[in-house]
Amino acid sequence: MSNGVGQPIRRSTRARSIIRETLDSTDKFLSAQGLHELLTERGEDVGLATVYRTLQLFADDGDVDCLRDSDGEMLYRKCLRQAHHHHLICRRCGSTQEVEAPQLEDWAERTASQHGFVGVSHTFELYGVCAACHGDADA
Amino acid sequence: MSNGVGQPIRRSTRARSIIRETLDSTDKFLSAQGLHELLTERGEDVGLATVYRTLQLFADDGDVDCLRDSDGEMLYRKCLRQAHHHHLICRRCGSTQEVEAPQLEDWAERTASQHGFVGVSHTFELYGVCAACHGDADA
DNA sequence: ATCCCTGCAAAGTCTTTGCACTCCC
DNA sequence: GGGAGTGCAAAGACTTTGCAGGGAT
Repeated sequence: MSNGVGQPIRRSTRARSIIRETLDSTDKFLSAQGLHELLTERGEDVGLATVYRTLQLFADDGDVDCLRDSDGEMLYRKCLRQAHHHHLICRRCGSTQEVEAPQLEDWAERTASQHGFVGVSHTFELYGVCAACHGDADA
Repeated sequence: MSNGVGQPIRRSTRARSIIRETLDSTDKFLSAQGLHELLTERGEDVGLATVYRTLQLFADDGDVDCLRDSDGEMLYRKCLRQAHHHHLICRRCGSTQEVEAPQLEDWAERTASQHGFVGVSHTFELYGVCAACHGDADA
């Protein structure tokens, strides 16, 4: 049977629990490779393929935000708010803040319309150095 | 000797001319692979590695804009204006428009500051379906 | 008992790099 | 002629996929 919402049933497994807990324990974006490394260091035995599959699964379920870093690597992070939002990411330590930008959304929609575009979507991420990082050793 | 601006000397070669001309002939973003395919179809014999190297070179010189598509592939396009700008890209045909968003830049800077971030930069691209595409066959 | 989930390893992309040859300056 | 530029193939990095065994329901 289904859960009635079209979302397939997910089994509760050790690997998924560990990955979820690890994501919940940080506010940083992690790559599949990075997360797998982290788990390995902690002695948790989870296959790399499983990490990839699980992260994709979580992303599909809307449980994690994902984006690509400048190297093209996919990064994942626990999702705090379901509503549409963007991120302010520290280049130094990787910590993040979720930010909303209603004006941005409006502007995007309006600009696209003016150019005759429909079905508009956008990507937007902010990068900088957080207070803790530039306060400590500055740059 | 150098050109006095720190930018290394670039030789004018067949491969570079062909790649530059091809980029100039379209307003779409092309991947290195895609561009190489295109050249091959046209009977132009340019190595894939050269395409990669040349595109990077052009990007370094600020002659082309580059961004990553959702698959993580790097895309390149001739750069019309040197000033900071963003793109409105058609998901259907790939054609693009350059757009400026002064308010966006302001908002980004302000928001980052409020959170104590410095050295702010951002990524922003708009995606949609252009008039020509949704006018023709719609969706 | 079923069949989803996992781990391993192989395979697939995109991209970079090493090396010898070529061609611009 | 010298050295940047090129082509080819090998290598690298990230990610996906096939398959058989294991575990959740």
